[in-house]
Amino acid sequence: MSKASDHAYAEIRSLILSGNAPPGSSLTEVGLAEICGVSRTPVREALRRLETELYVVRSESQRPFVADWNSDDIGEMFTLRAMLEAHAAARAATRITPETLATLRACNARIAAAVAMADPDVTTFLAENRQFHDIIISAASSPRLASILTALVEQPVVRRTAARYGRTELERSAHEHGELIQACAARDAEWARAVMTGHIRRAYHAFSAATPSLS
Amino acid sequence: MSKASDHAYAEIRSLILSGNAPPGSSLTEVGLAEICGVSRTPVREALRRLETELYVVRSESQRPFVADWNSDDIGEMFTLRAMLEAHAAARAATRITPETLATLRACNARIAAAVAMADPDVTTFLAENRQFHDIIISAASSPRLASILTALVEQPVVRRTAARYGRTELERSAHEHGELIQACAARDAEWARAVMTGHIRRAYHAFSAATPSLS
DNA sequence: CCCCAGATTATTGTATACAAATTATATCGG
DNA sequence: CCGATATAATTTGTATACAATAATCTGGGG
Repeated sequence: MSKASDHAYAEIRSLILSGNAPPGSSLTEVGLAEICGVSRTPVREALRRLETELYVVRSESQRPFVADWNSDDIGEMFTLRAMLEAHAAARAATRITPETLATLRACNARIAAAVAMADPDVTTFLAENRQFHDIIISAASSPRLASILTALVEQPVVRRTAARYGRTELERSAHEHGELIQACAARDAEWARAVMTGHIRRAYHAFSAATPSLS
Repeated sequence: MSKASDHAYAEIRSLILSGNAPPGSSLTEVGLAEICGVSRTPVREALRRLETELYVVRSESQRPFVADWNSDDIGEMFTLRAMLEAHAAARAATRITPETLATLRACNARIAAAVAMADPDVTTFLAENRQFHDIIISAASSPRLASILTALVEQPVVRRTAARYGRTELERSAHEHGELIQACAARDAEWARAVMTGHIRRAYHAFSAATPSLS
């Protein structure tokens, strides 16, 4: 998308994720336009996009507010993500090319390296982890599934989850990725589905444990 | 949403679905604005919306075109819909209120009546069928799931499917709805999931059979 | 003190004008 | 005749002005 519109999207998104715009707070187009240094037009586009991704909700009278997610919402998000990303893994297993599989292996090697360090490099882990999952989704070659999942995978949630992972859990994550690669190499869709389901659901419980308010 | 924007959305969508704007054809903002009798601004919003719903795709240079769905896309759409709507049914089964359940029963009674006529009333069937599914989705009380599903359920596809249903199949559809109601009344999530999965997948195969190009 | 009506303000929706980028076309050289 | 390049036309992106609508404030009456 275009420059101003993209910039507004990134800016508003980070306002929300950083907590500067707390859940439930109102977002006015002119205010955001001033903050972003653009006019209302690209701000409006950004708000629509954030709305489809459920970062933003609207009142009856179409006034935008920062969405307020409760624990049910987050649990449901993980459930949907597990279901859909497992489906993506199953499709990927029978469609992935040897080249992409090699890319996947390389990616997971970087993850393993980041984890093996004396002081695990969580930043690299997160970046490579995201890429790993993106490769799987792309290998599933379903634009529809991809578009649903991008709106569903909340990087801040992933970050909060990984931040609570110890070395053991990070290693286990890398190992699960490895098993997923095996499943893909074996062209075993159901194996891939099972591994991915477990991978996401384990992340969910790690997240829940790290977030007291979810009890 | 607002009037002009909604109107543009409906108009463009119907252009696409009717075939007046064939798959792959280019959509220019000014052209659509003239057709809809509104300015470019609401047309742009409508196009973004249609883009997230994958009715419209954009070229590298952001020019919009009517999306071209192949049989894989449609099959994948049914698969996702089966998975997600079955999940909605499972959630609904344990959350539905007695009042909503009564509404559901009434809705299916109207479906059964439309089907039982000498000359089955397909229009009523479609309207009530849609409402039936909407009630289930709403009873699942997951705004996220609901928003994904509305973008996924293609009414024209449903229509084409139902148009090929004979009385027996229409009756079977109503019967499956009845079984879904039973599952909800019994608060049996897995039963509800299974019934809904079968319901959608049967529709898929009816659709495939009715659409030679899908082979 | 509360509540309602009207006026005022704030905010979103739409139209239009202009800027930037892309695509098509025409012209020139080989 | 073909190809490259410059130019013109088309199209999207952004800014701004105005219109419509919703929220808020104010004052009076009960």
